[in-house]
Amino acid sequence: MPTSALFKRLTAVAPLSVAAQQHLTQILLRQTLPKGAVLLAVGDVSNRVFFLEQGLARAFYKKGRKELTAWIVAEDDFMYSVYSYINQRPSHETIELLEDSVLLSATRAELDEFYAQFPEANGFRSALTEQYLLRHDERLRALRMLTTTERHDRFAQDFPDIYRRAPLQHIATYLGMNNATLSRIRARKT
Amino acid sequence: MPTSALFKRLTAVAPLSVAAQQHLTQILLRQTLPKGAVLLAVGDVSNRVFFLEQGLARAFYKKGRKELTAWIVAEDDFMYSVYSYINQRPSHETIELLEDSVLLSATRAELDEFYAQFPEANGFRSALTEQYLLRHDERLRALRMLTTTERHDRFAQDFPDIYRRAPLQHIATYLGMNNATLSRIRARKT
DNA sequence: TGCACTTTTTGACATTTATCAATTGCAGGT
DNA sequence: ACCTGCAATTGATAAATGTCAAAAAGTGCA
Repeated sequence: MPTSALFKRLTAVAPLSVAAQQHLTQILLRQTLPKGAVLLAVGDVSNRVFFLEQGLARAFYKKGRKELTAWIVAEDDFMYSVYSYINQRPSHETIELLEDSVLLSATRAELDEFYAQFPEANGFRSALTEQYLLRHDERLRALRMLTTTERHDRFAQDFPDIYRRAPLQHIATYLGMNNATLSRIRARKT
Repeated sequence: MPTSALFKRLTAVAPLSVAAQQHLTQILLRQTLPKGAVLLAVGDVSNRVFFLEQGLARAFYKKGRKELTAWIVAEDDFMYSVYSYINQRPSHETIELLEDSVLLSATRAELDEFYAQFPEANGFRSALTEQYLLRHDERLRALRMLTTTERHDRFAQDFPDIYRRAPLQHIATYLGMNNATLSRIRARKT
């Protein structure tokens, strides 16, 4: 089954009936897009949640002329603009691909209908949101109680794959530091 | 009705049937506790979500001998340890009252049963988690793209009430800065 | 009212990190 | 293999913030 990675991820969170899985399969759009493709632009209202079957993506926003990376995600994970998707308001973030990628996605309208039709999936919806909340919570704590070096080390340890594949500058702003600073931390480790 | 503030808050997020509201009313525990009372201690597994009818509370964790405030909440808002409640694992945080307070609360087990019995409430559960996610998201952005002064100004503007009532030292660590730094920012504003 | 304790303010100084700029390194396309 | 351009590294310097300590202000209680 083509969407197996997604369902594996979903059912690990909460069980989904076969009927619900079939419905989802019909909804889902699969796309293969090249590095650099923009999934969501500033000003758009986010109406899709993406699941990366393959590839790498990041979300970022601008501060003056600088790009601050808000999130980086690799295969078997979800990507969406929290603010824009939940509020259905124009996004402050851009989402773009850092590698050629294979994506599954569904619109918010489709998912709302899905949840309405399969109430048992609501437990899953909550669970998924809760997982996101946990990540945000964890990151908030790290940002305030760890030094730059500690944040670097933890990231390298927790996400070795992304650490290797994503450009240094994006990781730096993701971790809340200057890219020169991150480069120096790396140099110190040799 | 004594719990009206809570229901006002809940139904603003998503509608709740009368039966569901009645069930909730039966579940809820109301407590009046003095300033300094500890709602959750480090090592405990959080099993209660609190709603402040009146008062002020904060969650904090320790870094060495320092206390870092993770969250501050006033009346008509919820307080719980995200990590401990969702994972049902021992808390890293302490939750304490900064003022004499009136609280409503329910255990996780009670709420799980409530959601099982009233599936319509699941939409509300998701919506509430999503609101928390939004706040975390917003705060994460502020922490990385705003200067200390900007964070101070925004907090004072967005939460004037908490800004006045909570001790400076707690606000400082909440905003990710030293209390001396916050004091100087304040002094500059006169 | 006054004492004891805590919190806030303020100053001097140290440290960390950002900024800016130059150089080196690397990857893609032809 | 060789340009071309973007990314990473490195150095010099500046700016912001933390640290430590002392003084001042505030708070609660006897």
